[in-house]
Amino acid sequence: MTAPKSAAVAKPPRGGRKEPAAEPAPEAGDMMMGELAELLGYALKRAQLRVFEDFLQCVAPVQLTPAQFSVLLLLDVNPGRNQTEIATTLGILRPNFVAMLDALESRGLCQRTRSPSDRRSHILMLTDKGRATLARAKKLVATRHEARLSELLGEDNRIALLAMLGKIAREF
Amino acid sequence: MTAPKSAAVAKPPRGGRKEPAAEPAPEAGDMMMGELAELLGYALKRAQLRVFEDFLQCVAPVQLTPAQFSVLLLLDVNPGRNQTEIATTLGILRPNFVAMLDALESRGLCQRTRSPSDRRSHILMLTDKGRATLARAKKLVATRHEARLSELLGEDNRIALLAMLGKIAREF
DNA sequence: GGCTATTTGATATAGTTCATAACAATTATC
DNA sequence: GATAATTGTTATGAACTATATCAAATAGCC
Repeated sequence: MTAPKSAAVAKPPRGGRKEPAAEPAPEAGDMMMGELAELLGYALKRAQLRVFEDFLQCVAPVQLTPAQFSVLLLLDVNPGRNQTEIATTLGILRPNFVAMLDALESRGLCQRTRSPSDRRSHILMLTDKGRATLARAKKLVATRHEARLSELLGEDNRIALLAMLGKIAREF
Repeated sequence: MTAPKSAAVAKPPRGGRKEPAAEPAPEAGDMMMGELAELLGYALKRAQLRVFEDFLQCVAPVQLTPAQFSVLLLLDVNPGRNQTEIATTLGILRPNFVAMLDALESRGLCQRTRSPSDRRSHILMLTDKGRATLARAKKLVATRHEARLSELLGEDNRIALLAMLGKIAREF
């Protein structure tokens, strides 16, 4: 009931380099995890942190965070939306979305335009540079990040995992 | 204490009822999610946030955060460990673990004792109150939280999900 | 033994994320 | 036309995360 497999500690076979990265447990090899191993929330958080960490590393050449990437993705498929719509769709509060957009716009990746029909709101659009950056980021994510996840889990399992996570987020 | 007559402070719900809860997308019902629906990291984060939110609510009677609950769980199964061991096992940095322990200890849930063999380190143990609180929390988590998760996904799927998340955290 | 290096808990501090209140400009509603 | 609501924005605070540093204690080395 405890650990079905006592897999050895995954040791990165890098030679000669010290890793300052956040290791879960560099020592304490014989620590009992107890019911922590059954806690879905704990497993979710740990997996999410690891996936984000890897995402950041894979997409480093284009300097995009997961949140920024999600904004570009959404702007690409939903041109002409305003800040409130994009932000709330991503679960970002409007005040916090302002600085995010400032960063993207100052890098020339997207663009705010006053709506002629409602001059309060800003129409959001990707620039050409934004589309190019997104395309490059997409390729990095697909080939370096998601591909390795699919390899680790198996493609069928990756799809099943995606479905379950979506169900939790939507229906729980 | 000037009372500006600016509206939008506390208005009586006139007409319809708005939900101030953190809804992903209260409006924008026809938003295209694009490849966001395929991003495992995005699904992970959304699911994790939802699960933690529910955890907090379910375990509210004992006033424990997910992080605090994980500490108590670990202390219960690993009595006599020091702060560094517990913290690093949970992925918590030692400096940040100090305040966490302060909070738990000030509530009488756990206890620091100077180790006789190594007087630098603090031996950590649950108090009787800590064990009682943990037992109550466990019951709340099992019956209110995990049970509903199992019901939503199906028990077999919940186990499979747990396994995949663990694999990601350990091997990815 | 004595000197240096390391470890442990702790403090200070800064960065990041997340959340709420409030405001000016604009639009909607009655 | 007066009042209410919305949009983007600023300010601000809480919570979480990360790094440097410190005193006390221990380990390691000669």
